[in-house]
Amino acid sequence: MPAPEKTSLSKIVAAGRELLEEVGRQGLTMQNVAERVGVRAPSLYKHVANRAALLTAVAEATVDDLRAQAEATDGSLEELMRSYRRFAHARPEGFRLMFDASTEALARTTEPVLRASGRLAGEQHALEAARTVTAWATGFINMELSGHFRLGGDVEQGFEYGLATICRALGNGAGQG
Amino acid sequence: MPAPEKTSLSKIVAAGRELLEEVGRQGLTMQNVAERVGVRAPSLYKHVANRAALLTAVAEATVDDLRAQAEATDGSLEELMRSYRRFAHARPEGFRLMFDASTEALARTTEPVLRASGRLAGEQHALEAARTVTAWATGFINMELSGHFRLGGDVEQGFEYGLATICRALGNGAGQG
DNA sequence: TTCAATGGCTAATGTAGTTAGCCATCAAGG
DNA sequence: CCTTGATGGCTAACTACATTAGCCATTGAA
Repeated sequence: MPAPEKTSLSKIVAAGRELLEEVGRQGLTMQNVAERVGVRAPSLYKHVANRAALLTAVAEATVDDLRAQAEATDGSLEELMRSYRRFAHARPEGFRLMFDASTEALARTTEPVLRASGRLAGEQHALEAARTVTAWATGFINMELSGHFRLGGDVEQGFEYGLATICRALGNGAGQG
Repeated sequence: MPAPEKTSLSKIVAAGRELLEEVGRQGLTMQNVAERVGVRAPSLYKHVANRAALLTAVAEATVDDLRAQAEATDGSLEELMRSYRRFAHARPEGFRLMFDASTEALARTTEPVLRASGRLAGEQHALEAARTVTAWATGFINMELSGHFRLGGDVEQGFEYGLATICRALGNGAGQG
């Protein structure tokens, strides 16, 4: 390495993640990232192809965290979904970004859910069951984060209601009955 | 009216909606809209406060369409959700925009769902039930549109599986087991 | 026929992303 | 110890966009 680096890809991604939560996706500019890592904006391009690639890298790092957090649960569908929601509350902007900017990476998160779904709904329905809960939880959290849910009611309770409803239904040989 | 208008708010919004679907949200620039309505970009500001306001107007127009389409169904939860999905497939970009750029307006769409949910789950659970199906459908459609669901499986069938599962569960005095 | 509001236009500004091209640094080899 | 080549930083410049300032033609109404 010819000259000592003032920054690095991992520092850039870390700065991007911080900025994302602090000032939102549109505030995650190359200039802001550069300033945070102590470099001028054009220098970032020595480490990252462009802003889209940086967003993708941020999304992937976020997915990896999600995956790690999922693996720290007891593996039940309920706990996986609660963990998912906790994660989203801790990093709302990162959570949203995962769905736009990643795609491949998100697949890494599905395994624990697939396993839990198979256990609950039977292996032959594992995929459909996993999609059902995941879709519900993702939709619920997105609506929650976006400030829909303004008709009152207890959101915590709404989450538990939906979770119990769906898990119970999936455990009953759902879909046909 | 002093001079004949070359364009109007409604034409601008209509152009915005077309562009949104043709070239995506980031392609919906003031320049592109202006060109489509036969005017220069700065002239748009005589009709619309700024780009954000235009996006909001586009989102609201989309919500109104959604509402109209919902009212053309038989009012059952199943048909409402299928209609929702059909709508999203016809205008994927508009569908996504509704959740970011509108918020107030989206509330207008909830009424038919609330009614159907109350019928199915009982009035005291109408709100929670409505949130559960809506969250599921919204999450499902978003995942579908974003190209997740790459683990194979029939997506149509996945939708019907989830829909049947959830509606059945909601009809069984769900949530408590 | 005048006139004031309206809605268009050009020109200009500020911000971002991105590219071009230059230069200092330092590890490794002579 | 000196040279050298790759690396990574920098400044300057370009582009695309949103937005503002300020000008001008049109025209319904007085």
